[in-house]
Amino acid sequence: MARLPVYLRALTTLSEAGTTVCSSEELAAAAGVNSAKLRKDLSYLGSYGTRGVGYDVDYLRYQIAREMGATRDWPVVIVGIGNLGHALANYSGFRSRGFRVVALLDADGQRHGEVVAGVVVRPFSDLRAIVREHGVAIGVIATPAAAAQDVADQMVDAGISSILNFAPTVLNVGDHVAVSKVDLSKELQVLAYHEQRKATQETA
Amino acid sequence: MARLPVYLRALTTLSEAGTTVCSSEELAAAAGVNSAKLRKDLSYLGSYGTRGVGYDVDYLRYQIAREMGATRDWPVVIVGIGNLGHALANYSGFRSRGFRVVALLDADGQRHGEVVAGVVVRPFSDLRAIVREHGVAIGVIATPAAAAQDVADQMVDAGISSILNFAPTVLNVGDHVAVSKVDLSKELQVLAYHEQRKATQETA
DNA sequence: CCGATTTTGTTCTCGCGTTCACAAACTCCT
DNA sequence: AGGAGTTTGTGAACGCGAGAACAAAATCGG
Repeated sequence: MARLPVYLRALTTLSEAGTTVCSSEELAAAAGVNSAKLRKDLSYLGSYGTRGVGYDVDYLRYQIAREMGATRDWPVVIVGIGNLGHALANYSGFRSRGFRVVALLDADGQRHGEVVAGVVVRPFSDLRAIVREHGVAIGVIATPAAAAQDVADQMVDAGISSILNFAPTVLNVGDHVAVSKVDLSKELQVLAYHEQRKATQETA
Repeated sequence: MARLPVYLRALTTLSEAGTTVCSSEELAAAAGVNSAKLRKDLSYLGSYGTRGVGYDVDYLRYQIAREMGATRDWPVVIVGIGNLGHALANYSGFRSRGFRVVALLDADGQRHGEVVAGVVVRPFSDLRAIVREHGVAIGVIATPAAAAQDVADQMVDAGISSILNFAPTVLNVGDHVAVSKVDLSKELQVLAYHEQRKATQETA
């Protein structure tokens, strides 16, 4: 489920606040969802709660982390070291959640050798070797839209099976490859749309 | 609809490729959605297609842009000029889609005066004046999670009615404020979850 | 001018996810 | 020990969005 990371974060916050036990109601409020939905989601993982009491925060946290694969370390490759690639390489939220950036790749030869976030930028052609060496399963695309499809193809070819795409393009890949897309400007456009609707409704 | 930006992007691509007319089938393929869904979405805006022919690319593009408010200029404020804030301020996709970064704000006094993407970083306390001066309706939060709620409160107080939140926190705001959330590591975690499931299923 | 063909706009059905509501289970107090 | 009060886990109903299917409208060829 796509909500597990949210629950995990909420549990971490609660744990840091010193809470040892919480009800589905509390956790749901912290995660911003309905309590029934939360309970149903958790029941898919197993019965980790106690009726009349609630959930043990740390225990549940560990169970969710285990289910999500957050207990192990995921090597990640980032392709495209522009502004966004820089920010992603430096983003502390990756490391703290079990993701380790093992390589930064860029097609631009001028960037090669540059050190970003303690990792040296290497040629894109090194992809295959790096994937094999570190057993990389997850790739991040932070290139311009024009290059994204080619990068994706080569990632798949090199053995990567999950891609996080920041380029504003629809990627065509095989069914066995999972693609997740984040479009920074799309979100802003949706907000602008709502503002626009608000404005036109007021004048009507 | 949240898919309008995708359609708009696909139409722009088609237009740049010299296409003047396209069928719902083609456009749906370019946008990565079902053609029936596309037609239904477009019919909400009005009847801009011609049966037996298709859609006029530029005409439809203009209509969608107008509906979305992309024909006008949206002033935007970014709060939190860390790695992510830097990248967002420099992100060309904002400017090209009608968003203009009118101010960069940060609570850290050491950053004040620094120029990022041609805009000077100012104290967070300038928020209200800037919002009033430029008529800002949209704010972007790129601060650490701990500061996000406070920033959001002050944004709402200053008159901002749409917030794009990059901090990994659930924001509590009034109903009249639209909040959109982008969680960079959440997407990676979902991918890792799928990888994890794949791995555990293979061993079973 | 009329039928064949193409493609939109729309209706209908289906399936999934969300929410409600309640029984089972556990704790606490007397 | 037993009842009152909580809280989980889950069965059932509801609602919404997605996709299939079809009717309406426009073009094209004879």
